[in-house]
Amino acid sequence: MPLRFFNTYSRALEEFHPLDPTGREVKMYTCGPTVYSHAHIGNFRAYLFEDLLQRHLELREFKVHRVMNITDVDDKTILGSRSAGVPLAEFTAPFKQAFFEDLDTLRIERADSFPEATDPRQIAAMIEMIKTLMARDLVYQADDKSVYYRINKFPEYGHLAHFDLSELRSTGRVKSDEYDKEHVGDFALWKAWDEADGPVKWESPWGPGRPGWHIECSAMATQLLGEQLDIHCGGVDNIFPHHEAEIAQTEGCTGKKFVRYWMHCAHLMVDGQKMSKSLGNFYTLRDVLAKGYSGREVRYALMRVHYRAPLNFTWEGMEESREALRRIDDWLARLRAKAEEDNVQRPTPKAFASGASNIQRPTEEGSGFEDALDDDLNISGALGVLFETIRETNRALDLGMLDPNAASSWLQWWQRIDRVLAISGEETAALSAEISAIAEARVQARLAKDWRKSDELRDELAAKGWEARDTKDGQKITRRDGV
RNA sequence: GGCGGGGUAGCCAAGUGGUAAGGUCGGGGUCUGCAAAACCUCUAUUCGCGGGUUCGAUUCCCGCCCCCGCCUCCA
Repeated sequence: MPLRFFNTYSRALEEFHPLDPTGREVKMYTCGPTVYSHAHIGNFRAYLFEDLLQRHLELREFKVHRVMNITDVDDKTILGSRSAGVPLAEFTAPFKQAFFEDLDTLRIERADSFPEATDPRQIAAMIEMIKTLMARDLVYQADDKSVYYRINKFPEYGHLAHFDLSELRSTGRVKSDEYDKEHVGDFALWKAWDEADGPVKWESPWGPGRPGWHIECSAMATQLLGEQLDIHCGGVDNIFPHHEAEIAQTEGCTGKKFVRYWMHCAHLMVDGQKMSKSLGNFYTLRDVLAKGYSGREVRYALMRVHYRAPLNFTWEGMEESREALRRIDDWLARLRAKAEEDNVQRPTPKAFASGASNIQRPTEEGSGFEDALDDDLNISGALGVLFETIRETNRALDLGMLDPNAASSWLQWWQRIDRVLAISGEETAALSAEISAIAEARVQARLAKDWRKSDELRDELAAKGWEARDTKDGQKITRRDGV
């Protein structure tokens, strides 16, 4: 099955083939966070979509080179550092650190590099690009000393968003600097220093100032990945103007097609509205963890809906995710137990009904999961395959028709698909002395058929986050919730 | 107004021109001291609404309604 993705540029599903002649190297750029506060889970939905994309490409044996930028200078970081009365770098440092911690919590693979906007090398690269664009008359310095892109000189501008420039309206959301610009749509590449910037400034051929947001990504992407990218991702709100501006800047410099596949994910919603800092309707990852949920539970909850569909965040959805993971955990525990049994060949108790033999080994089901992801990352379809597999193998286990070798095969299948999902729980949670003691006491109570005491101890374990189950092989103790 | 995304069971959500995956919740059952887990079973004659094409449409075409986003801070 061919790998195909929905390209925002063409608004169509396209087969994916990287530019690399060997067809294996993939250059991927993903817009990262602005570190003026903690990222919220809406931001992480985008990063999780990108993680799913990277992991699936890797499962399909592509070598992914990925860059994610860190925006550590802009209006909000400057404002924050001034309010806090500390230098800019000191203000942003803890948010950078928190961002990486959150990535780990969510099991998001690290990009190859996370360039920072204030890195002198990156600033130099941005200035070089602006100089090139200036020489080509694509940008100009306005009366306010800032440098703007002359969008009328770049006919492609607006193609990604399918916007007609003459239709652009000013929404009044940002400081109006229209008097300085030739066209209301012209965007800043270099922002001239002003009082509000305090000590934050860099020297440039156009005077002191700081880079605009868009030029950051153009410079970093070309610096670290080259002039042409295979994939560029972000949230749909980045399509215009950010990615449009990146195209204008980069192609204005190189004259080459900048990005071959544009991929954008839909928003995370809260109460039917986009989750955003400005609306105040957001949760940080830390907020959700504080409610007792684990990183993998959040990961699952944010990843289980197709990336191009809006996803409404609810606590009910978190509970559904927790239960779904519990089902997976219990299934894996059963498979592991079966796989550890001795591998002596036993006579099959009764013949499987016709067609049931294919449950003995992962075959069609195995490819079904990956085929679904090949189809524009159809995660719901892939999870459907997983849960059908779980039901069928559980049934076979119930009937005593899954031997240890088959259980091992299914565990191997799981390990492969979990390279993409990354939602495995702890294989064995260590039992504390306290829990072991209660569990042992319960075993004794059961031997004495003291059901009342047995039930009390079960409740006690539950209160401490452990579940006791009585199986034909004896009592099983399992860690529950937030693992 | 322009450009997009979405409307499928209580909730979440796949999907196909031939009659609706999966998860979760709830009901019934097997098992169990009781539970839990697992399995079986029930829960959309129906896929926003109205037309059209077709032997047949949720799936294609036309029109309409509703929700959300972007239109220069935004993942």
